[in-house]
Amino acid sequence: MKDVKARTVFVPPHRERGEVHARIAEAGLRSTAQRSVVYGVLLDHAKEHPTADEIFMQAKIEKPEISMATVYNCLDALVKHHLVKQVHLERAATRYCPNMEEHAHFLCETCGEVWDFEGAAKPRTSGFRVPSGFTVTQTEVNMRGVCPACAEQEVAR
Amino acid sequence: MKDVKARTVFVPPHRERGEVHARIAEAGLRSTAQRSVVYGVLLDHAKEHPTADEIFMQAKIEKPEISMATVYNCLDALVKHHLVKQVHLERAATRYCPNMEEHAHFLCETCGEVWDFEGAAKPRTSGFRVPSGFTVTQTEVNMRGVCPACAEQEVAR
DNA sequence: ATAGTATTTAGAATTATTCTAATTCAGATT
DNA sequence: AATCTGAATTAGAATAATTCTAAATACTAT
Repeated sequence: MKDVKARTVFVPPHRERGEVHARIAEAGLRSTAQRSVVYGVLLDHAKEHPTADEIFMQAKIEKPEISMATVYNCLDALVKHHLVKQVHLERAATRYCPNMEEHAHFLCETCGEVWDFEGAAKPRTSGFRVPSGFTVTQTEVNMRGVCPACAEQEVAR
Repeated sequence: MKDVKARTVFVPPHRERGEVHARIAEAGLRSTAQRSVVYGVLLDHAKEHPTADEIFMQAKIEKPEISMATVYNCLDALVKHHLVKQVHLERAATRYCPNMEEHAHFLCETCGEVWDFEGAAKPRTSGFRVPSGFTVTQTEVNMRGVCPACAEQEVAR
């Protein structure tokens, strides 16, 4: 897999911060400047499924004093209050996803980029035998393969 | 989640090493003593989905000179030759799974133990919209919830 | 047996994350 | 508005899992 860091380019943020603040408060969280910045950055870059480090770099543009520890603290708080999900497709930095609709994740094994595929597995446990006594509260579907851009480069070669 | 390390108890290995050796060779890998021990330990403890460290501790009983780096090297080789899969349900040590049949993983959020649920998602992408141009080579299903043992303890309280 | 390559090894290095202790802040209460 | 109190933030140290490095060893084919 190519080095992904160099490719990831963030576009400038544009979301209204008032809206972000409101969402945080609605989730039952004390709304601090740092939490708003972190959640705002994540909402603006949802497609990129950024890592804590990528969020930190972007957050510093809006709030230069913010620290890495705070980014982790904020993300933890957002996860606990169901505004954000962690994504673990490989042993690599945790990625964060503010899309709380049911969806699958797709990892391109060539470029390492992660995509959201809309939809829902219904019934959630379809095709799998859940032994009696187990309670399933969440089902996550992860796919791997090649994205269109990488498939095209492969053909060109 | 409770501390899982203290709970994990390995039972003594029993698998025939000749069989293990053969499987490694069939996969197109040079069969070394270390690879046999690592793969043997993993097959004997498949249910526990052990981490590299847990495999290392067990492997040392059979082969005291083995090093951690070798355990990682062996596991990498086994993964590359499709004898073993990595499991990443959380940001924590990678777990290894020698069950190459299609199956789902279940993580008990109370005790942290991982279980295999047999079955297959058919068709693999069922319920999800795979945009055109994407090639899906692998689909992985992870569930979370409470295992029977933890559910019982919960009721008792 | 020997050469040439792959594997193993110990330990250092790296990376992502968590911890610690001191400071600052937000929201409630005077 | 000033004060209080627990929660949040901060810098930097500590930790955990993994990867890297360079030297030693083991296999395999000649």
